[in-house]
Amino acid sequence: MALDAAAALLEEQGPERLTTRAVAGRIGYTAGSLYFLFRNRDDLVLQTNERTLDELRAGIDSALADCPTPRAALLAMGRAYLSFAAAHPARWRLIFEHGLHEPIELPASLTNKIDELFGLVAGYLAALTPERDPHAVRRSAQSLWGGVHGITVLAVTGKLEVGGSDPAESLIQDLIGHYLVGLVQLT
Amino acid sequence: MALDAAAALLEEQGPERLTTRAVAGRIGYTAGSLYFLFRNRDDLVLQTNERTLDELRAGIDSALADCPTPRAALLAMGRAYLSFAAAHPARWRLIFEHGLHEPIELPASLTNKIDELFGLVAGYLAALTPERDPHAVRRSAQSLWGGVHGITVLAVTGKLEVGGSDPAESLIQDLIGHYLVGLVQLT
DNA sequence: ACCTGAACACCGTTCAAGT
DNA sequence: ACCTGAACACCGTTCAAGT
Repeated sequence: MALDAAAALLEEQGPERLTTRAVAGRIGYTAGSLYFLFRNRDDLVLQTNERTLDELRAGIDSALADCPTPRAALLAMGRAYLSFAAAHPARWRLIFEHGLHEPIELPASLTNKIDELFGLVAGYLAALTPERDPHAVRRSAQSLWGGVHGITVLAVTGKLEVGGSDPAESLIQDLIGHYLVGLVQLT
Repeated sequence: MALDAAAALLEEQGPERLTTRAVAGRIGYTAGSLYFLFRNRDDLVLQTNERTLDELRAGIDSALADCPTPRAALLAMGRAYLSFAAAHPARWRLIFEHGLHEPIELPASLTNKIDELFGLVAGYLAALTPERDPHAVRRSAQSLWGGVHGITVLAVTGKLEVGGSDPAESLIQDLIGHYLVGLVQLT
């Protein structure tokens, strides 16, 4: 399958080598015939990203098994998020770095997967503060997980090691920990 | 100046059009002669990013003027960070999306500027919890600002509007607010 | 129905040759 | 000393032509 070749190229050579010609070559086809499988390179990237999100989701789900408390689940989810990104940096970054200029309309299948991740977070937050209104919980899920995402971005792009810092994992635990304390304190 | 041309191209056409040929053309030179000014395209990007960081820093500094409390300063800093990113998305993203595969050694002048931003945050955090040890304060600065960064990333890349969310600004205020409550609560 | 291969308009980078 | 312009090895994308 072409998407396997794309994933392999990404991990081996990085995103700038994810070319239609290279993908075609790896599966024994010529460049032009890739346009029977994908509308264009953007479409190839988008479909690759959907696959990556599926794998990320699977990693998170398995980390979530047997978490005794919502707090433990959120911390485990943070760990799983970071460790997936660290294990597959090129594929993970491609999800967020695609479509730099043109505001490409993302396909619903992809935005749904992102939405489900926020929904997971919201579920655990709701369990922690049962009487909060769902809109506020959703807002918390977005700010907290946006935060986890940011630490992961800086870690994966090497912007954190500046001046010898703690490992990203402990930063994520710190962020989640303090946020949750603040959250229950204020409700 | 070539860097002005690069910034203009970024804002007008986006990062994939930031080519050595386009920059050279815009300042009336031929492609080859750009290699007297920059070692290669990476160097052009790096120098562009340094400029962008200077502007970001200036925006933050001016937002920081006349903030009565450390808490107000951190909230103002979050607003300034987001509003710079929203105003100059292509230039801002280029800082964090450059160097996808090869772990290019970032020049010290650039990492210093990033470090100074974290230092600013650490300063306000230290003012809030004066007896904490500096290492813990630094860790907090990294996790909190990593968090602010993440919400900004998701907002600028359109990954937040999924399902009609609050504006990114209120998410950042929410994150900083809850984090600070948790922080003073635990110290 | 599916694939090739040539073509077109682009890239980054180098380097002899000009002034 | 500074710049050009051609060259090389690449891109994405299209499309006639083949099987």
